[in-house]
Amino acid sequence: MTKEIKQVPEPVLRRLPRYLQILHRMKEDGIREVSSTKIADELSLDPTQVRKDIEFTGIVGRPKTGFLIPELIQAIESFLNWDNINDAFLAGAGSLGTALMGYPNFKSYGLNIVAAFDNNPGKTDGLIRDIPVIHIDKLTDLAQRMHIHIGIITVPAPQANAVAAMMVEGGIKAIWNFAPVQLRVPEDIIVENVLLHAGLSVLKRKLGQVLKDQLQG
Amino acid sequence: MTKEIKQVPEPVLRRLPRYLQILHRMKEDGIREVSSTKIADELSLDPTQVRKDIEFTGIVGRPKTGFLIPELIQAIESFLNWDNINDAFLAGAGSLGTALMGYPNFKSYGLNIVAAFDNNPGKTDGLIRDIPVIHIDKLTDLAQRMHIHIGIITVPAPQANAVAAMMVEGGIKAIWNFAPVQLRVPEDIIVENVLLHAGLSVLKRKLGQVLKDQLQG
DNA sequence: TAGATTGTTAATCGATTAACAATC
DNA sequence: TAGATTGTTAATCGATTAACAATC
Repeated sequence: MTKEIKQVPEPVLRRLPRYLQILHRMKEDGIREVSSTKIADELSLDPTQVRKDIEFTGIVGRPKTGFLIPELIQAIESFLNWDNINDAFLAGAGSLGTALMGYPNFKSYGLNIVAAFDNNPGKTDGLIRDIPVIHIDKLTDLAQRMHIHIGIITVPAPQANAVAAMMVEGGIKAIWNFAPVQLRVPEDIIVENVLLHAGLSVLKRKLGQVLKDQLQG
Repeated sequence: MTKEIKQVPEPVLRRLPRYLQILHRMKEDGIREVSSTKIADELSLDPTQVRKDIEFTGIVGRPKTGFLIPELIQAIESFLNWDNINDAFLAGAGSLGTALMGYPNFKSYGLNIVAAFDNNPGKTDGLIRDIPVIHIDKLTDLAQRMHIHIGIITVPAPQANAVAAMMVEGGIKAIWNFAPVQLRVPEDIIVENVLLHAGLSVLKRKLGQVLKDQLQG
């Protein structure tokens, strides 16, 4: 059993990319240094929280001045493993899959979609956004031979688990799942779910409350 | 200042749709009753947590048997405001916007995209997925006149804040933001961010750890 | 009845926020 | 130096988990 020295809380991992977003903008504006106070202001967060998050990356700042922006960007991107490019397979060349294939920023996040898979013969053996689309039956074999570690699932919900099983059999270690389904995979497989309906629920519930309050004055 | 009787924690709002997912499947399978233990098992959650979450919806179960599935579904959907359909505007008729316009499930979540907006004249004045695409300049005026409350932002990051401003001016109260940008909007506007790079960061970081551990044995 | 489950209160856990000495 | 910020420890807050009487 591998003992993690210091588990990084997920909220930290989710905030760090937001820091990067504004750090890159500042860098483009020619700013050289930034304090955690400034970052916190921009994102409406607590300065102590920002400092603690940054601490996880191992970088040290300087009292009074703060952090050198290029150094900080480098530290966060390395910590998030963005400077290490991973090849990925995408299953489900529908409209969402196509949108992801065309998303230009993934490259800078270290994600490289090398092939897409679909069960529709009308789609396979062509290119979408310069990425080859292959029949889903070949996913497992190709994943094994190409040593792919990341799988992206954008198939309809009923097929998601079957696709996940193919990915696992092909040696894929981490699945980015866009289907609104609980995937049943071995414990050691990393699953990151994009639950659009969860976010929408939060939004609709809050909106419903606000509109109700307005009616009541 | 409106005092909320009982603020619902966001984690609760994010778990409830997952319950719905398996409840619908069970209902289709002809199952009539379910216990919180069963739901917890299916989703690898704590039974007490499930019971507490369900309690928020106001429904009462019966000892030994649990909850009647149709009643439970109804209670959760009503609590999440899904049975109340909201019209929405979508800004940015690119590939992601197109994917969302074609997403069939939104209707059952109570979201109805009535129009899309874009600044590309080649896209406007046509239909995408049966939804009219209109020039972005008309968004504010139309939102006002149609009393739209929800805006969906799928434009590129640099334009997101300008679009958000138009939406707010048009009276939109809640924004579902897919652009990786911190929106600057008035405090009373509800913003729900879909941060794809955050999820990807968690995935890549965990994968990096696992692969490193493997090398070290 | 016996037994599983609910509803609810108490204990635990972890993340956020506050406080403050050290530092450039 | 004076003052803002870092790094870090302590206090708070809220969510998760445990415990258990009530109930069908």
